Amino acid sequence: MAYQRSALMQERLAENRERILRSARALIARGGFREASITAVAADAGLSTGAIYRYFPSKAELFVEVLTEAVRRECDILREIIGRPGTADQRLRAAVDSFARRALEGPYLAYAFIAEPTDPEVEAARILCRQEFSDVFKTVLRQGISTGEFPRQSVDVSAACIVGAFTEALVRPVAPTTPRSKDEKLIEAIVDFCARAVSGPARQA
Amino acid sequence: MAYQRSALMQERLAENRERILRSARALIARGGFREASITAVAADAGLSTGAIYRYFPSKAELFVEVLTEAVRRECDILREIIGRPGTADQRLRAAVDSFARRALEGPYLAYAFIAEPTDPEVEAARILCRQEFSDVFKTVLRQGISTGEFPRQSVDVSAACIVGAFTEALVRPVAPTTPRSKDEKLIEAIVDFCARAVSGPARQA
Amino acid sequence: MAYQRSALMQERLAENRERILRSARALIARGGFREASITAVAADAGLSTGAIYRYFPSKAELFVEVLTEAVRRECDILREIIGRPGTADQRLRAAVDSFARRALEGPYLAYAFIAEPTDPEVEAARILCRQEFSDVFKTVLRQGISTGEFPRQSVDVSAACIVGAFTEALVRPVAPTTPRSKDEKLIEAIVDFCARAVSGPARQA
Amino acid sequence: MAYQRSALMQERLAENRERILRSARALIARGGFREASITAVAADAGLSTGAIYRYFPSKAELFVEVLTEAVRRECDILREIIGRPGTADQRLRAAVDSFARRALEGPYLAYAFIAEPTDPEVEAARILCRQEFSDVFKTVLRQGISTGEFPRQSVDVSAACIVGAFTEALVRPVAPTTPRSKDEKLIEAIVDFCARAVSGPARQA
DNA sequence: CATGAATGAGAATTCATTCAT
DNA sequence: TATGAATGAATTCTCATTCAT
Repeated sequence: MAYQRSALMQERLAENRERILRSARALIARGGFREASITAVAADAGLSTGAIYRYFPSKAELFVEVLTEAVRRECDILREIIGRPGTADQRLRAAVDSFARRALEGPYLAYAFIAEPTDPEVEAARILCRQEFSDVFKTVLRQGISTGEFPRQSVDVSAACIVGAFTEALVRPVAPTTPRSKDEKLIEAIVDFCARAVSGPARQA
Repeated sequence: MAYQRSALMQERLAENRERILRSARALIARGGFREASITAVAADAGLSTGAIYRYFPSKAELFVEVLTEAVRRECDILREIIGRPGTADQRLRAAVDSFARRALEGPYLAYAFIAEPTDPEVEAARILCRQEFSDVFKTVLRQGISTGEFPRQSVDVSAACIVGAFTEALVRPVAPTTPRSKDEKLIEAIVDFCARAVSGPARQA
Repeated sequence: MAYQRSALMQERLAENRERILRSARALIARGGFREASITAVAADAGLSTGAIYRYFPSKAELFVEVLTEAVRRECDILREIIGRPGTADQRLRAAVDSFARRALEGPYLAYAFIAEPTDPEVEAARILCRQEFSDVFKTVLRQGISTGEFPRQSVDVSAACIVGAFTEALVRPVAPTTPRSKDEKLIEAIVDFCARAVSGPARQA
Repeated sequence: MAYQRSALMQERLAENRERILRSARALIARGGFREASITAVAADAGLSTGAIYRYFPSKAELFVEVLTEAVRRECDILREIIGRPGTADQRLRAAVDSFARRALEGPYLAYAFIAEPTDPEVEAARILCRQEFSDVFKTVLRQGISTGEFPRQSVDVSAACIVGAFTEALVRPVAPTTPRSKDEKLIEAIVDFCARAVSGPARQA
């Protein structure tokens, strides 16, 4: 019986933890880190502020987890796409397309990605996240270069540029009123940009 | 004598104003908008907090000026470069090169560009700044496309991607410890990336 | 047990709220709105400044409540007195007497009534309070006039004058050192003044 | 020549002093003591803030002078009226009428009279001013009582009540939109109120 | 003498975090 | 374990007063 209670409890705890993360994510998405006060997160999650501190040692660590979790999911998907068969170009396009598509549906993962956090600790995490993103693209870039499909280039820089390019392109111009029909054009344009950027002719000598 | 006093005073005032702007810029650069409290700016500028309000009506307006001033300077230079003779590719490369070079010297214009301000008023200004940057690149893109030098592409998206690409590439990996020698390679890689992105082959049908 | 805790807590909360109101009232009474800073109110109530904001959304709203609560109490009593049987003159006298008596015991309700608040929001509330006071007296004035007990007169003006007359008479001369024995004479004089003012002979033609 | 300069100077000084007082009075009248900051007074007077302190040792003393000067003028007029020949009733009526009329034209002397100053020093002066007003009315009251025209009453209290009555009646209901035509009725009602109050039948035994 | 830039104490308000219940 | 009231440091902004020019 003690076991049963423990099991139920553990489930509840996990549930609460998940709810807090979801609420934090939603609030950050809606209004940036600025709107995601502990009070707001607690209210949204249906818990007390004190309870938050039972699951997370500080606001900063909560936000770090929100960020890393979101990025981990994203990167898992991207890695899977990049691991498929096909040319490097095809796979890069598919990855950018997939990311852009999801970003447009919940446009603010990208936002949380760009938004400056209030806390240096979170800021550090954000940089790591961007690097993780970068790494995913580096993989396919290296493959493309080694097969001769892509010209020689700095994979570090190209990967960073790809991440920057599509976050920039996605976050700002996508006003809430942008009609759905234009999304396809936008995605296509971003995908093309990135594809050209890595597979275009090498530098003219 | 009254004239001299007035002249000296005016100089002092202009100097103070400039010092405040410089301090704000430096603090924003170092630690984002978060670190640039009025108290910190005042201390850094060697003035009292009250003095700040003699020069700027509010914190928000100070930051807006920091932002717009920095961007105006940058855009002026870029516009000049893009107005020079030469192929669109040459001019785009020159522009990106010039921006990247200055960004590496005072690496944090780009940061202020990315950092999320605490204040919606400043946020609005930042978006306008990004658009102004975008607009500069749109000009050369349109020219390149109309002469057939660049393939057909969405100038809006390409311009946004270019801005995103080099801010991303510049801001993060450039740790303070990065050796100077690597800078040239970095700049070259970014320039190449952007050049390929706009002049690479059109989408394969 | 949860119930008990909740009940105790609720009691505490109500107690704190009351303490804040009491402190604000006392400070306003002693030194006007000027002395009633949030810091002072908090200190007097034995709470932190932040705690005040858990009970009242702003300084203005706290002061508005102080004012309206005090006036409501006063008006309730006055209305009750005016609703009793008797001549209009008797009831007016009783009302003025009752108000004056309480004002002398806690002499500063009247003061809060005169003091100019720093905040337009509070100022608005004060005007409403004065009107509510006025309205109470208008009732008995109208009754007296309709029964022929009082001469024809502007009830609006007479009511305002009554309020002004006794606040003025009460607030100022009542230095903290005024001996108790003189209070009775003072009250009687004020009551007489007001009674004569409304029931004296009509204007001589 | 030194004399001439000195004379011119002295004139200028007196002129400036007067201008400062006028500006302060106007600002207090318009928006209460709250709006009458030193900066505002200086701007309105066409002088620097520093200059204010050459004429008045502090904001408080400036305001005290504004108050006492205004009250002195008013009291001079009232005393003149009360010194005229006629019954006490006639002279009291004339005095109240005269004051009310001027108050309605520049409605805010009365306001400055009620408004709570930010400064205890000014507050003290205001109390004295009210007493001076009171004293004027006491004169005529004593005369009326000694001739048997007015019933026995506390002249202290009656005088205070008169001052309170008409300031209250004048300040508040006089919204800026009140039509001029109603002013006559208002003045008449106030005059009647005060006249009845002092000349009505003595307390019923 | 006049100027007005500078000061700096103090005001209201916010919010992450703690801790008694 | 959960609650949410309380804390208190930090932030932006104001304004009477001073003093170098």
